[in-house]
Amino acid sequence: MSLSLLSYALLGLLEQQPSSGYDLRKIFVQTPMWSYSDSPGAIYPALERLEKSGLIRGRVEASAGLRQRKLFRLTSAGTAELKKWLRKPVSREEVVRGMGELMLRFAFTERVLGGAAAMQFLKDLEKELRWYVPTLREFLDTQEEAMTISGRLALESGIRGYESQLGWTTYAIAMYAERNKGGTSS
Amino acid sequence: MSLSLLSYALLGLLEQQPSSGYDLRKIFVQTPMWSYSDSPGAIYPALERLEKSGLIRGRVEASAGLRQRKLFRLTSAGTAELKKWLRKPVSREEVVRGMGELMLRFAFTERVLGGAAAMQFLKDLEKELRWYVPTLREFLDTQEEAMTISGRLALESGIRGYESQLGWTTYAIAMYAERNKGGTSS
DNA sequence: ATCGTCATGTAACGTGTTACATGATTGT
DNA sequence: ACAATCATGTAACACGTTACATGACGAT
Repeated sequence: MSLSLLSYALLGLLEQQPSSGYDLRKIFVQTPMWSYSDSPGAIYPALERLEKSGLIRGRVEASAGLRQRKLFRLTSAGTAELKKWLRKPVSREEVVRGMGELMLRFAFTERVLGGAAAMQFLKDLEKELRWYVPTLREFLDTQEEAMTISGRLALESGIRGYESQLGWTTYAIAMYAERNKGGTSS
Repeated sequence: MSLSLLSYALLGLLEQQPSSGYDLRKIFVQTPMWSYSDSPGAIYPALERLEKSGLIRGRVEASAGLRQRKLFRLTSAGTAELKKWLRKPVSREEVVRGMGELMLRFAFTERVLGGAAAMQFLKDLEKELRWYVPTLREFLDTQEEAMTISGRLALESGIRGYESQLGWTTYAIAMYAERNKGGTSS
């Protein structure tokens, strides 16, 4: 049972609170950088598929004079599928492919799997980035002469992106560590 | 005539040198972060489409005992289409959507449109990033309390990515400025 | 003789994009 | 009465993914 990124995003959001297709669309429109399409042509069919697979269930709820909204919530199978996805180990290949899916997973991890899992995620990610960034630098150094200035610069831009991710990872680890030390609350 | 990103990537690469589908695939496999799929099922049909649109022309060339390779090169219509794409102004919306297409365009700009165009591109990009980064920071500040820790951190990661891009942009501008001052060569 | 790599394709499939359609509700 | 927004869909289409297929060439 392999789902698209959009489907996982929907599962994660529905885990946070039952929502209608319209609600979910608004989230995608309003939230910067979670740039999934806000088009109904993507979201409604995706919800339909998830319902057919038994991962979510929708029911029409006309709350307080508003027009009918179909609220979706996760089934137990849906929660299980979401957890399975979130528990996937942070792999080298995934890091190479890009940060998109990894950051989406991180955004849901703490809520669904707890703080310890989120911390583990960050540590695994940090490890992989500490391997990948030098790998990229090395590639740039050895290939430098075969590239145009623009090519070099474009690659440099990508490497800096990963370096920035690495910086963020250590920052995030510190944030988590501090929060777990200081207050046990919430 | 709107093409997919992959198609533009192929046009840009073919402008640099005539290549076979296999050559192009190798580039995607070997180059980190230009992560377009290396699958023949994407590249060969894309080349076919480009040929049907008259943007490239392929001819079989059996060079020196090797087995037959179909080498593609740009037609004048292809060059025109590539230039049209590269000349698109750097727009706010494009920056919000992500850096992917912009960096691909930058990688080809100098070669096809010349150094001045590349410099202009960078300056436009810098301007948009100087607008967008504070916008994102503001969003984070105002929404902070409504978000989970993971949500905040995920957003922070994205913002840092854009900040890193901004840093790179100024760096790249400096590189270009220096090169155009120092040596006129190549 | 056989295996790996070079090289080009094809066919089924899923899914996102774009654009259109519909009707209810709220505000003026 | 009318427009704007809420809310859900649908249909055509393009494109990439996955997996399979084919055959030539070079090496052992």
